[in-house]
Parts: sequence; C-alpha cells; structure tokens
Amino acid sequence: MSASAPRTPAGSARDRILDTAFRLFYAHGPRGVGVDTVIAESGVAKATLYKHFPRKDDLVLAYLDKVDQAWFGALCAAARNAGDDPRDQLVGMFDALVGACRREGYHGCAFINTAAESPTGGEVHARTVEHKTVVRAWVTDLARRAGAPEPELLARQLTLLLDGGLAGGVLDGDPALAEAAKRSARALVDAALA
Amino acid sequence: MSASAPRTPAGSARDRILDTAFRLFYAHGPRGVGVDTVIAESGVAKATLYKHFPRKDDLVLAYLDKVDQAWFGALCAAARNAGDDPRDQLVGMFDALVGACRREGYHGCAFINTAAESPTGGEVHARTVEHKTVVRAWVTDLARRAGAPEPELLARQLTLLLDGGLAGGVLDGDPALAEAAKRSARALVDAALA
DNA sequence: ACACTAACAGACAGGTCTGTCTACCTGACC
DNA sequence: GGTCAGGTAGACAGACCTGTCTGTTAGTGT
Repeated sequence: MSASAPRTPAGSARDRILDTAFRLFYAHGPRGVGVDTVIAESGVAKATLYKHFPRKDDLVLAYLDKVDQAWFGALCAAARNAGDDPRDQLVGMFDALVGACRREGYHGCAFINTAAESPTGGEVHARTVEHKTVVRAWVTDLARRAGAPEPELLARQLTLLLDGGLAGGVLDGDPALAEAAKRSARALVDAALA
Repeated sequence: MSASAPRTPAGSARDRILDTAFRLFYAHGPRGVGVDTVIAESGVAKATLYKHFPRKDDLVLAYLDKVDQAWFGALCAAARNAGDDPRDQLVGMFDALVGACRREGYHGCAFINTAAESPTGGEVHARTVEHKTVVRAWVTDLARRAGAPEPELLARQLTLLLDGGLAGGVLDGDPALAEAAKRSARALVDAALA
C-alpha cells in the first residue's frame, strides 16, 4: 500500500463525504457547492459518492439530519447545564446560541439557509419543518414543566427568539446578539411565570 | 403597430425587468432564477436587460434596494398607525410582520434568504448589513424616545424578534407566529420601561 | 487460489447558466 | 428624408453542474 493514497484516511468513505459536505454546504449553501467539489475535497471517487447518495438531494438531506442532531444536542446540553429548574433551562438553552456565535465559521441557521434556496414544498422544506417542530415541542414541554400558563405561546416566543438569533448569524456572528437573545428570554420567562 | 407585441405594455423596460425580478427572486431566490427566465417573463430582450443591469448581481442589488424600501416603509407605516406614543410604536411596528405573514406568497426575509446563498463578504452581504443597521438605528431612536434606559439593548431585542418572525416565514407564513412576536414585543417593552 | 466487495480514476453526455454579439425594427426629433 | 436612441430576436461561446459509465485496484473471506 502506498502512503500517498491511504485506503481509508479517516473513517469510511461515506463519513468522509458527509463530513466534507457538512463543511462545504454550511459555508456556501448546498446549491453553491458542486458535487465535483465535494468529491475533490473528500478524496473520493464520483461513483462512490453516487453509490451512497444516489441524488445530490440525498446528500443534502443527510447533511440536514447531521445538523439536526448537532443543534438539538447542543440545545439539550445547554439546558441541562443550567440546572434542574425548568425555568432556568428555558433560559440556559440560549447558551447554545452564544456558543454557536463564537464558533469560527458560524454562518447562521443551516436549515433556514438551505430552505431559502430550495423549492417550496420539497423534501428539504419538509425536513426543516420537522426539525423546527421537534425543537418547539421540546421547548413546549419545558415550558409546561416550568408551570407556564400558556406553554405553547411561551415556546413559540422563545423559539422565535432562537430563530432570530440564528438567522441573523448569516451576516455576523456577533455574540452581543446572542446575549441580547438570552436577556430577552429571561424577561419573557419571568413575564410568563409572574 | 401590431397588438400582439405592444412596445411598452406596462412602464419602461427597466421597470418591467425589475418588477419581474422582484417577484421571481423573492419566490425562488436569486440563484434559483436564471436571467433567461427574467427575460422571458418580463417580455424583454436580453440585450436590454444587460444594458440596464450589466451583471446579474446588479439586478440582485436593485432587487434588494426595492425590498429595503418596501419593508422599511411598511415598518414605519405600522409604527405610525399605532399612535403618537413611542412605546406603542415599538409594539405597533410588529403589525408590519403580521401583514407580511398574511400576504399571498410570503416567503420570509428577502435579505436573509439572499444573503444565505451569496458569498460571505460580497456586495449582497454588505447591502444586507446596511439594511439591518438602518432598521436597528431607527428602532433604537424609537426606544430612546420611549425612555428606555438601554435603548440599544431594547432595539436589539426587538429587531431580533422581528428577524426571527421574518426568517421563519421561509417555511410557513403562520400569522400566529407574528402574533406571538407582537406579544413578546409588548412584554419586552414593558419589562424595559418598568 | 479465487471470488467478491468497496473504492479509485476519470471520460462523457446532456443540460443550464451568464454574458456577448450581430442584425433588425420602430418611433421621435431635426 | 435622415439620424439616432432604445428595443426586439436569437445565435453563440465558455463555464459549470448533475448523473452515468468503463475500467482498474486493493483488501477480505473462503
């Protein structure tokens, strides 16, 4: 085996493809990245990519699933770090936003960015709606456990804030933005539970 | 002159191009609409389009300027309709969001959608940042006149909410979302001025 | 030793996109 | 009548993009 072309440089071919797609798609948007670029950067043959992801759309959907796991995971972790009180968790989850803003290459909400360049009513849209629904349901549950009289409303208000902070990140990942979102969250939670 | 090909069906060629681009770009995103489509739908010759807008990017920027005028105008009008008290105006401007959600073909924030598919640091990004800055400065002024102790913070919180409501519209223009945003605004304004 | 699987390398077809260019037409003004 | 600005119609070049196909190579299990 030659050292210049190791068979599996880092994980399986599928993982390399998906990791590369994740990075490129997030930075430039799926439509801004050609399949050839993904192939070149992941060091994979074209046939291999099309074997694992028959259409480019399949790769985009896999990318969105990866984003979903990462973001929802970060949200849950941030809430858990805020302690046991659901009220604190509702505010603490905004630390996930603060962390995201600080990360190098932060570029806003992958779902909204992708949905913006995808045809309405397509699979990408459906997947995005699904993601947002799951997150909101989780927040609603948290709001209910915190004792909010209108948990659906509070959840909508908080996810709205979260989306606003995320979406604005396409322009600049100013952490002040995330901090403002967190302070808003505190005010809204206090107002709802007063 | 034949009736089948009137010289100027509706306004100048430039206006027809820009109106068509506005409609198509907003619905599918600038990158999702080819120059040929704009030409076909506006009933204009290719040379004419490229005379008025030498690069497609110029057309995209003109589109963003049109959006800026429309949205900022709607925001100011909604605030004015809420009465003379700056405090009411800060909440009232969210009626512009409610109205946008109700409009047929609502598809989220044109600026964020366009920025999502444009290279970072380009002209489109700069124009978008400019737009958001102008809006936030206007809200900050309103917050100051309302007597907020930290007008910059309140403005950031409210524009965050506005962006969240706007951005989420890529998926569904649910008016409940806009209403939740408005109730959040009321809570935040009250909390800031308490 | 042999078959099989997974991956590599890259040519290729068919389509779309931006932007340029030529040729023609029409109405207004001098 | 002559000139000119602005518009129409559409061919064309060159780049890029998705998806298919052929042929080769390395490792694995039997």
